[in-house]
Amino acid sequence: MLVLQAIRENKEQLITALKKRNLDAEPLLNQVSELDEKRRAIQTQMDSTLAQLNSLSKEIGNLFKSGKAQEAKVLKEQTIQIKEDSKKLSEELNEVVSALDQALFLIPNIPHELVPAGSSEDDNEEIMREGEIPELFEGALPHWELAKKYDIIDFELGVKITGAGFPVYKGKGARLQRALISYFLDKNTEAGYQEMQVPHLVNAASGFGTGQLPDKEGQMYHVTADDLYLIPTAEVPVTNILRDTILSYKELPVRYTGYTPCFRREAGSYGAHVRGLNRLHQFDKVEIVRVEEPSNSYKALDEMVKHVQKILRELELPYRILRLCGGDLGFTSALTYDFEVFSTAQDKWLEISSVSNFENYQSNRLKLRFKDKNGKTQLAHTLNGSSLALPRVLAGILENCQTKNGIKVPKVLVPYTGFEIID
RNA sequence: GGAGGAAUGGCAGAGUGGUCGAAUGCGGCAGUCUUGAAAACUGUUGAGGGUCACACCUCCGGGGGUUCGAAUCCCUCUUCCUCCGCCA
Repeated sequence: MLVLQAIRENKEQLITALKKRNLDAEPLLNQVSELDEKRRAIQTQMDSTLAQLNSLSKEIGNLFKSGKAQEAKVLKEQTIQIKEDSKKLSEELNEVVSALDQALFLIPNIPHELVPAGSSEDDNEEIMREGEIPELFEGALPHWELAKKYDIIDFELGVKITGAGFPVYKGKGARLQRALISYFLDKNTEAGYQEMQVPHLVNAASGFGTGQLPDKEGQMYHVTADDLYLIPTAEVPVTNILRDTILSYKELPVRYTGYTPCFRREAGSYGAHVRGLNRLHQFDKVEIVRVEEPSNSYKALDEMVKHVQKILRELELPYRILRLCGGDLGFTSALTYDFEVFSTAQDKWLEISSVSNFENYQSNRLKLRFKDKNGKTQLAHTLNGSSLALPRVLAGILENCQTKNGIKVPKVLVPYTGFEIID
């Protein structure tokens, strides 16, 4: 969530910046300012009430010690009213604080100046494109047909076991999937990201820390018996490793990578565009997370983008990079680059990575801070990105690498798969 | 699942009703010494709110209670440890 200090100091600029999200934030920010002032007023009152009580208690103690029980009794009576007052004030304070929090939760992150204006994905800005889109032969198939033809992914079997959106990967399909995971993790480790294996269920505090809660509760599977959530992305457990932490500037930057399955309810659209691997309830993803000093976070974002590019280049997949417009930008992000791979047989682009800088929006919730060189404690910046989301990479490989004789595995993956062709 | 024990600052560990935001040790930081480093010595060292700055307020796992006053007493939840049972 936004830092109160920033709202106090730059309200007008924030309102202007948030217009890029097509949001009129003025009423909300005004509400926050009001509640903030109210909170401070009540707090001040309560503090002085408690100060009175503290000094009275001290006096009473001294009187008892010097044997003046009678005088102490008089003072004791005075405390009754004070205690009543402070109780009332503390109730008021709680109300105001929770109203303030509620209001703050409704305000998304401030878009970075590079974020283009726009209302939907059509307004995203394509900043580069690389890789050859292959000419497919007559009779080339979309990936779900290929999956069936070579018996490497079974969607119906997943339906039997669980339901739609939970495919079963078989044989060389499973092996290719595992190869991709290993390959991604190796690339990330090489680039200095520490590999982490994290829980796939998280508590509410973690969901709250990275911003999935309270606003996006419906997107997660909720295990009510234990009040835990299946993770929608490794971002949640991996970033929460550092919740409530004060790092030294020497420990920055922190770079983590982790592979996890991801679970998304994705209630909403159905139809042709969710066919096959395009959209699933459970999928695998390798994630990279960074924690940075504020002054370095945009350089870090660029590094992450370059890193993902490098992987895609090695996989020889045609891709493009989009800078998300204000209307498509995630709630917690300040600047996001999406990577899309071209799905030749479907003749469309599929999102395979999203790399974002959250600045201090997450860290403010997470209480993820660091002590700078001057010994001052301040909020760190958090970033994350997919490197990469598996199903659509797999779809891209199947469709773009299909030949009449089978699917040619990208060269870099052969050491991981142990085979060169799926036939 | 059954029986006991515990939860205090970065870590270890004292503190059992007022003088405790908290001894002591380690670690961290700064300095003295040294060509430099180590050792030794000296100082400093939790977080949040609030203030121009002080004052002041809150926090000893979470929540509630007793009391003029709670790290300390009571209730409750959570977590961890030991033993037993079950089990990958």
